[in-house]
Amino acid sequence: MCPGGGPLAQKIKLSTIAEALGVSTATVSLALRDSPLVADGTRERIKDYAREIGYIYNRRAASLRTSRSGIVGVVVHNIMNPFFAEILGSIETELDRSRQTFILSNHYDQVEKQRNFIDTLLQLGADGVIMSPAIGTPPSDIEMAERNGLPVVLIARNVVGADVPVFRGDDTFGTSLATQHLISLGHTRIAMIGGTDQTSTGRDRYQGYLDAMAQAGLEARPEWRIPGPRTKQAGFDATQLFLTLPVRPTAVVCWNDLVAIGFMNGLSRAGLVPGVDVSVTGYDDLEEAAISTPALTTVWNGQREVGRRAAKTLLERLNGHEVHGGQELIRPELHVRQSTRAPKTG
Amino acid sequence: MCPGGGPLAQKIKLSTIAEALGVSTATVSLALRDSPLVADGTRERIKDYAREIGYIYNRRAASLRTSRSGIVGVVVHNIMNPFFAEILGSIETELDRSRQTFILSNHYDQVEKQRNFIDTLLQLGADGVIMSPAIGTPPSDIEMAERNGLPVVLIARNVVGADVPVFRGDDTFGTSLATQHLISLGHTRIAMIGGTDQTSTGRDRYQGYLDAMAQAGLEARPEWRIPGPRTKQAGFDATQLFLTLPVRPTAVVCWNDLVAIGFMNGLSRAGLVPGVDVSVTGYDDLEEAAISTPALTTVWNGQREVGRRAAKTLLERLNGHEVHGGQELIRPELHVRQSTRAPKTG
DNA sequence: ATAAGCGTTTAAACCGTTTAAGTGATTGCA
DNA sequence: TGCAATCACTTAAACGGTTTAAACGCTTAT
Repeated sequence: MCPGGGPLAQKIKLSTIAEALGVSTATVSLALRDSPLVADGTRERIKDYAREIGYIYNRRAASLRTSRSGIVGVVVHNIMNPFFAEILGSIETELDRSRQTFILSNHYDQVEKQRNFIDTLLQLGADGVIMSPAIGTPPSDIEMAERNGLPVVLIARNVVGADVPVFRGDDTFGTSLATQHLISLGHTRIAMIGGTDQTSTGRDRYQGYLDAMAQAGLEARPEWRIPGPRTKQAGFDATQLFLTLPVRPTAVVCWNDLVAIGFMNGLSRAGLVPGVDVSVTGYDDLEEAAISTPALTTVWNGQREVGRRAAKTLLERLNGHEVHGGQELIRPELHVRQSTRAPKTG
Repeated sequence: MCPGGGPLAQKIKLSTIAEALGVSTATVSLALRDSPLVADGTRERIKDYAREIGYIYNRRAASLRTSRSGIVGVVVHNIMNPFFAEILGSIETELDRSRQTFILSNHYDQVEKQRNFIDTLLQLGADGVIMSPAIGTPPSDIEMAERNGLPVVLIARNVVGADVPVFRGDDTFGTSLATQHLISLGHTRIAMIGGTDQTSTGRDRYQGYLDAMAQAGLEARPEWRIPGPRTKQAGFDATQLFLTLPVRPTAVVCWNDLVAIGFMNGLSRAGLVPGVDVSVTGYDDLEEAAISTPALTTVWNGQREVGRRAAKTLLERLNGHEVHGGQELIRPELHVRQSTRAPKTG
């Protein structure tokens, strides 16, 4: 095998075509981009020949002059999280439509890694970035990107003090929906599992739970709040702590579907029947929620909508449209399934 | 808010630094890259000043000259599949180490979409591509990339006739391991669920199952092969068909962990107990396998190893090393958990 | 006869970096 | 002293496109 992609006989460029056809490179450049400045016959001739010899457009060279690279960066906490995977799917669809390529990176909630990625984007001359900011992102990081000509749109989390568009679900409302649902079934002792108070999302979701409890005149004991990562493993692990609570809740509001599914697995492992012995709600309504056992009652978070809107807004900015900063909240909906029932009497 | 990233006062480039410090751009360029050709004092002065005014290296301009873009493409079937997500994780780690950025794309098994992506990579002057080829990829697509100076390394699937390195698990061996395990527990009626015969992986996994059955002198009835997509939903759906089989198998070899988990959910929904009424094996050993209920017996596929080796090999090619084509098989291992037991007697 | 207009094409500047070749000045060595 | 070697830097030509003012050949209006 040849090493490092041994190049072909001769790199084909605009001048290759120009010389072969006896025109200037300017004409070829204009023709390939369908400029009305070149005659129809000439354009045809040029395009046909370019296709025939397999000409490949060199975007680096072009972007050096035009300062539009056709690249958009996307940074999220972790793509392995299906929540982000679904957002990514809709971002991809939207960007494809405008022939933008996207570069992906995980920051694993490390501000430093996120900073490196933004730096890479600046070096590559990316046209913009969609990011779910890492915990602790200072507004200055975002201002720095903007100041260097890299428009930013945030998803999922807000950064206080950064004047850019933000798209996220209405988390407070969402968890209050789930909590109210459990209360209406007759539960009075309700726990909240997973998540942290270090993000706006974390605080908002906890607040929604507290609001609903308070509104119903129920006590929300501090020990019923079991914080933790947002993974199946974490939900699974939380079962241990949950089962040792002195006054055991009959229902649990989980941070997201992953935690909920992990937690239900943990309950099963301990010999309890999720949905019967303990009611459980999730958050996000991943595809998986509908086929878990029992099928998970959860809050639909509009993640595809978040991705779509974020991408659309970024594209508008790229096309020079004025866009206003500030949060846009997507209204969540409760999807009731089998994991929530009235508490066992006695 | 300002539109499309209104640029700052004046773009900072090498010449900005050069003029301010009274040296040539060449000196600045060399100094920033730690060339021994510039005096220590000068280098310090240049680097300090560059940092001070916030100079951003323009990779497009540099790569135009050097024809190394620092970009590597990665195409997979679908990143939402945790199997690929894990491979991606290890690829990311390896590429980061060499300061390469990667661009990601899903091809959803559409050859056309894959072709578009390769075209984009060529236009961007990517240094190479790691791909899990879409079903039906002709070898000419890969040759075309190579001919245009884009080295290719394949993962997960082979393309017959393409002389490039391939890293994948030994699928035939892997499914035969799972099947033999079930046989050794005493099962004689064993089904295989999920996957298709249109990929090399599909044929290999089925073959491993057939081999093990034949070797044990057991019959593998055609109706015990239930092909389908490789998702939880598909595994869940397959339960229907499985339960209507005239002679019902007591054990099932599933295409992958997702199918297995979906299938187990389907069994539970039908009132059967997975691992007791029907033994189930998965494939891939995703993180999730260990915490599912029951914990899933599965075949570890070395996906992190596949990603690591593929990235390493590509990097070697980029550094001009000769690399030989052909498949490299990672040897799978059986991880026995609770989803497999001896068949119920009677 | 001159000017203006029109559709098409082109020469040349430009984008920001890298690098081969070149320039003085200093030092080393016989 | 002469010659080469070394040092520290500069010059200028790439790299492969895009852009814009100018040129071109021709028709039509004044």
